[in-house]
Amino acid sequence: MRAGLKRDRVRDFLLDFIADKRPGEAIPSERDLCKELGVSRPTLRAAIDDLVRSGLLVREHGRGTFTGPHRVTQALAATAGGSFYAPPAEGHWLSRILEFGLAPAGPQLATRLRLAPADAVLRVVRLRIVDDEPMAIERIQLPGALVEGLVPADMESGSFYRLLRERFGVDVRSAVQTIEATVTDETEAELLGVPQHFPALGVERTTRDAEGRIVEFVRSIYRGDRYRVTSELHFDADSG
Amino acid sequence: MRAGLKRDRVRDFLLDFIADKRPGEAIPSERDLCKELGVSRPTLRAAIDDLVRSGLLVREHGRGTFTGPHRVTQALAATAGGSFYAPPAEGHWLSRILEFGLAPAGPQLATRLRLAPADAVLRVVRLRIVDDEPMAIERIQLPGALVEGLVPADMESGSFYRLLRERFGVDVRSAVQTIEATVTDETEAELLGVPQHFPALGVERTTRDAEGRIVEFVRSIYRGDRYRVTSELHFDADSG
DNA sequence: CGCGGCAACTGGTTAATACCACTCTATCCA
DNA sequence: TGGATAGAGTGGTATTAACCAGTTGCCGCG
Repeated sequence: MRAGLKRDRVRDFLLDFIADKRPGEAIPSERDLCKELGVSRPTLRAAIDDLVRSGLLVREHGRGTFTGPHRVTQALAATAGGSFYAPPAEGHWLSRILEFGLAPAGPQLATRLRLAPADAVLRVVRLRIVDDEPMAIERIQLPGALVEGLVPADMESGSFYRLLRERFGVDVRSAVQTIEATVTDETEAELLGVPQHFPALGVERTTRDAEGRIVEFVRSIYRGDRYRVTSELHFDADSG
Repeated sequence: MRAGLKRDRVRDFLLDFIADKRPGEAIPSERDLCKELGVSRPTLRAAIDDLVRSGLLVREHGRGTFTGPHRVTQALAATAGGSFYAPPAEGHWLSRILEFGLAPAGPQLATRLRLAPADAVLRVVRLRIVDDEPMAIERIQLPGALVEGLVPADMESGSFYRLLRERFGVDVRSAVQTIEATVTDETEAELLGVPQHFPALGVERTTRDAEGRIVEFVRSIYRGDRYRVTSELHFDADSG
């Protein structure tokens, strides 16, 4: 059965609506949208709240709701090896595929990916290598239906997101990423070529496409001595 | 004056409530809390939603709502002009000032802060404490001219940025932040109450005001078991 | 002609209520 | 004794209905 949540239906409608607009344009008033979409205002507002939280819309009390400032490209970049800025999964990285296979999602992963527990999930584990030195272990899990025909060699070089876009028509749009400190366990240490209990960054990322569908769930571990994350933060200008 | 929003009142109540709990403990059911606090369920749920988004609570359909894994998650807004997510536990942080004093910048720091080497720099080292447990060591360095009259007590609680804005007219606007994996040294371990060589996050931040002047340079170390960073990334909607 | 104030918008908050979906448990029947 | 089942409890979604609080612009009065 389709999820069929009204909130999602409304959010999708708004996403389409926004797509045609330039930054700063107004969307119809909440009450008008309610009538047009046949939903209640709380429901509509819940949908708008989501888009406001992700920065696609901006509310202004007493004036209206507007499409957000032009989206930030690459709001977060990582420095590899210490000196240069590169998007995490772009450029001259190489990968050694350690695991590649389909399996049922199971209850936990099904929840994360918003799938049914029986749906197929592609699980890829790869060792990411820069300048002949292992840098990270990446465990990717994504809906099997999304990438039918994907083979291991596809994931050995190049940008995975570009591949998703150009070959599978998946429009990667946003991600929520969590970074934490950890240390390597025995297996990880061996693969990364560092001592056991070596400092490392654990990164979890959930990625969504333009329709809000979850595209991938990734859990990675990066060598602490060769990877760091730089982000640029912007604060609101409100009067406070 | 207090905002007086019921939602905020409820959120504060829940924060206090959570403070006493160990990770994974259940909170009363939504319906019970409604009765106890005298608010409607939508209002209560709005408050809980906030805490769930910040990771302090976890909902489980059909079972209940539980305190999250015991960690403080700081969400970073990655959208320009978008909403700024304050650290969730804002009001509950305390600080023990370890060092507080003016000194000439010196050559290196002068470069970082864009000052002359002879200019005064205020250096503050503080131990940040959440729920009576040490969480981080923060070494703040900022131009002395910016905060004349600042005393140690000012930095023991509350939001430093709000203080900068309201008392010193400094309009904090953007920051560049770098996160890396590290481990505690002897001193840090003792202050944080963890073993030596314990996993930790090293964070460096350079903060600017609306005019682009550098407001502060901060180097912090956070306990890896109690802190993580969440950011929301947005990619361009452009075709191509 | 200029200015003040009153509508008529806008989003912001809260309420009361209904029903759905999931989890657990206690009970009942085979 | 064991497994199926019904019920009670939980969070999840959606509705209707008010009222509050900023913003804007029109219109009438000075």
